[in-house]
Amino acid sequence: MNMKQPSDRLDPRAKRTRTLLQQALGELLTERSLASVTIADITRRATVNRATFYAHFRDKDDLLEHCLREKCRVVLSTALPQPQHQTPEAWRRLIKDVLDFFARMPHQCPQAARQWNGIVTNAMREELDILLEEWLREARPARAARQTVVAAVSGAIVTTGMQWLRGKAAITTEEGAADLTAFIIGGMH
Amino acid sequence: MNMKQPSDRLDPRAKRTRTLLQQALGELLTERSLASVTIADITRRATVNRATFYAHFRDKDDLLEHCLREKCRVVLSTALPQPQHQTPEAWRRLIKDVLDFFARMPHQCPQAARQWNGIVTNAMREELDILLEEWLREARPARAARQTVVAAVSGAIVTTGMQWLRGKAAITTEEGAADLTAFIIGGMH
DNA sequence: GCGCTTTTGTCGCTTAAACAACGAAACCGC
DNA sequence: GCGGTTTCGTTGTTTAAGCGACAAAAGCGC
Repeated sequence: MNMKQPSDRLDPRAKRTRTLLQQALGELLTERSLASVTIADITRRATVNRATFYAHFRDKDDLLEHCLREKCRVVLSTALPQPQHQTPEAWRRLIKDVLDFFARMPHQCPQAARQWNGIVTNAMREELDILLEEWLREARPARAARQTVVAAVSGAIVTTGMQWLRGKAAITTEEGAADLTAFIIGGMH
Repeated sequence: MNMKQPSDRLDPRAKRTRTLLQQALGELLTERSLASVTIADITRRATVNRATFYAHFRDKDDLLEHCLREKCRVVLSTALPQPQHQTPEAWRRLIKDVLDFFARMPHQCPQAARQWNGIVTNAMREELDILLEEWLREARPARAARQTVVAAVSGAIVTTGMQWLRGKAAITTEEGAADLTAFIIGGMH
């Protein structure tokens, strides 16, 4: 656990090891439950020594969190390849991609446990916070006010998205994104 | 270049880098010619340091040879999962798989150069030699006589197979395998 | 030919990963 | 509860891979 610094400019070996471990956990979760997966299972699949695991992650949950946030980050950076102006269309696109991510999640992790939804939405919310904080910087220069908006928006999105996570959504992600975008921009008047 | 020993019981890191380098070259050969691929290209694709390359392979050709022989070994061990008795059917199966390998090769390496066919068939012939030497051990206890047979058979197979490598075969690999099996077992009477 | 660039091998030095071994915790059936 | 087994987390030592730098060779326009 050196926990050095930004995962950028990191020794290629270390980067590869982290990737291998994340991929291994991802694969295993498509096959069986998180609880039934041991550290040894993960390292075996990743062709990495078990001791090496602890040089990068505190425990299984730590790895899981990094896994999820990584996936979220990919989705978000795909939705908004570069920082851009906040048009309704940009919002809709962002939200749609997040909802789709939630909708796809159950297939990737069929054996998800009870706490699962909270873990996933939390990962997404934290990544959304980072993105929105950056995104709203010039639109809302005042930090205090911005933080409130950021929290409200990210909360609205992930909470809405949880319906698809649970598989209990009555509408399509397309429709959900449209509705939610309207709300975020116009409020509920 | 430690060139230690059997690629078995080798440090997992070393095994992984060798695999990565082989995969990288394999990928690159589907895209462009061998000559146009630099060591740096290979190591970049494999996420391995360039200096590390030389710890495992003498040069590009050395890596290529290992690549090909590895592929051949896989094919042969699939054709004959375990050492077994030499029935006509076993021969046919073995030959068929070798011919298919040659037939598939052009698609995997579209940019193959002139010397290419020789390199490929040679790799296959050397691996066939090893396999047959083992396979015929009890059938032909005399080493000198066995070596002649081994050389003749492996030569017959790869030379026949070269037709498919060149894409100039007039018959199917199925038919070729049947014909060649008959010849090897019965001679041309 | 002659510079200029790219690629090739090689060499110390540094560091991440492998490995074996260990005690402690957790998980069982009984 | 109590042995036996599995998994966890850590440690010290060894080794493969990263890195920068280097001279030599190869490729190439002129």
